[in-house]
Amino acid sequence: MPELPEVETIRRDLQKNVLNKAIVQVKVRSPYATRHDSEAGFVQKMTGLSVSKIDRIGKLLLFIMDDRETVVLCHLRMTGQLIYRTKDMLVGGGHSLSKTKNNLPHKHTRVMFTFADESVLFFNDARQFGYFRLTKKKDLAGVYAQFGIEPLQENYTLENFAAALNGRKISIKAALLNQQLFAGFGNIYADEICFAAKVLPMRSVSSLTKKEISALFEESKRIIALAIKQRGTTFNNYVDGKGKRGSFVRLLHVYQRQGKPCLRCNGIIKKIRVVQRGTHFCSGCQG
DNA sequence: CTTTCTGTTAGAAA
DNA sequence: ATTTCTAACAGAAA
Repeated sequence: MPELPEVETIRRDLQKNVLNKAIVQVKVRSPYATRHDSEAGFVQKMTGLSVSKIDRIGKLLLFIMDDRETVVLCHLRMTGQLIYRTKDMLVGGGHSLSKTKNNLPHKHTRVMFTFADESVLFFNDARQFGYFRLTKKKDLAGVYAQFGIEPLQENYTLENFAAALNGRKISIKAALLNQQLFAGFGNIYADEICFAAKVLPMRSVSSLTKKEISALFEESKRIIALAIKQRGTTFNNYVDGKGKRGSFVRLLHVYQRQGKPCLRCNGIIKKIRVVQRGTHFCSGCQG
């Protein structure tokens, strides 16, 4: 579900709310959520610490803890959510909304972190692909090294963008989705970037002209920045750190618009399968 | 009812 | 070495 703009929105929300608050209780309701570590080890390590900083690379969140060594990685995969609730927003907290369907925890709440002020960070995940994983500060360089360049960082230049594509025999869609080449694009933004750049997603990267590569680079920056401004795209599941939906869905041009008229040329948006993923495009104005 | 689809990606297979 | 396919899971849609 969440791609770079959604994960970045969550990061900013949480960074405003959870920093420097001692974790007084950790509840792992679905041990699969911490599958890389033992449940007891995870709970023991986290209890008593607080978050000093929240970082992000691609779609991966990194919670830098206030001790000498601990970092907690969190990947939301398809349906993961991180929602922060202050005490007064919790059931029984007396808040007027506490009886709505937004009540937490619920069936899909996998992990809960309770802070000293009785606020709680909930990790919800229907499909359970997402996870928390303990790692160490000294291993962070290795974590970052697994990811390619990403928009909004200073090394995201046309030169580096072109270099990442150079010599590959894959489609531009496959390249955009490859996190080792580019960090943070997922299925929605890959399709939207190709549309904006007027490039068909199934085109081999070796066939792209310099002009097309430049357009893909520029549109990727523009769209990711705009999507962050809109606080992400919500189709089904995604919500920000406060449980609110993102509004970029209103600005989508191709994703999930199959059968509808193209907003640029009035052709019909098509949907096919490219690298095993549903892929949307307009054959009228994408070449 | 069954089948297919879904915003991800690690790891196996080719 | 690279690229493609499958599996992990749950629920909504067809």
